[in-house]
Amino acid sequence: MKPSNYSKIFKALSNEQRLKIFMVIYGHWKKAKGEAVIPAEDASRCCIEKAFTKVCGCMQLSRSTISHHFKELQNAGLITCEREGQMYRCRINEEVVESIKDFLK
Amino acid sequence: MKPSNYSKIFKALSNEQRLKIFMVIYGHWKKAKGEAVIPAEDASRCCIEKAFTKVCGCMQLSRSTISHHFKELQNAGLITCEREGQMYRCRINEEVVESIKDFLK
DNA sequence: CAGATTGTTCTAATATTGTCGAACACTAAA
DNA sequence: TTTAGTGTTCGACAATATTAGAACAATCTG
Repeated sequence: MKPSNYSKIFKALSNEQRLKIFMVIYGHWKKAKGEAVIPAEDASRCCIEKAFTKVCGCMQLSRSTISHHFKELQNAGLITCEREGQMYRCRINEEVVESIKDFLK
Repeated sequence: MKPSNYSKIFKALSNEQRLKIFMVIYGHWKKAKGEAVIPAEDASRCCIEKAFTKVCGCMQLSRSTISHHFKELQNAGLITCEREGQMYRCRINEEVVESIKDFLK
């Protein structure tokens, strides 16, 4: 991965609030992956409800701000979100996560 | 390591120019470490000349800007620099590098 | 359908960042 | 001691980022 791509990812994670949001999603994803009965390669399908007020209820940020941060995480390719009824579902982009792990290797 | 510390590190690496500078230093450090005859625990002493015009000569940035970026990298704890005659020497902070590698583990 | 929930988009205010040039300080060398 | 080379600091400015509120759209529930 090129430096410019890494700086884009790091920029998304450089804001403390946004990093917290990402870690919440990542935590759910990792947990779901660990519990998954489905084959490993399908684990990337594991997802969580976006549900701002639940996922990020502890953060003192307005809905519009949280929405903005979600979008930034998507733009950086860290997560993808899709509408599902009243909620959204977020998935971790496993490829990007692997890239982060490879940084400095 | 706390999220706030990670966001601080990522902020330092979120600028493409700064990331390039860091990677130059990191590249030298890794190479020097690989070649080191000294015990592994002393490898962190490996360092390179700061010498902006040499290390970062390819970057179209003013000296003051590069100086600023070096300081940001230091503030984030990624590197340390000490004066040595006319030059400065930079060292990679191995502990922080390990923290980065541990991120998402 | 009406109201409540949830997320988006737009706008605007404020804060932070990236960059340069000029003036400065230190060191090495002539 | 003068001069050249290197890095720092300061002031300024433009560009970005962070955040909130208001208006809106979609969806669920009674």
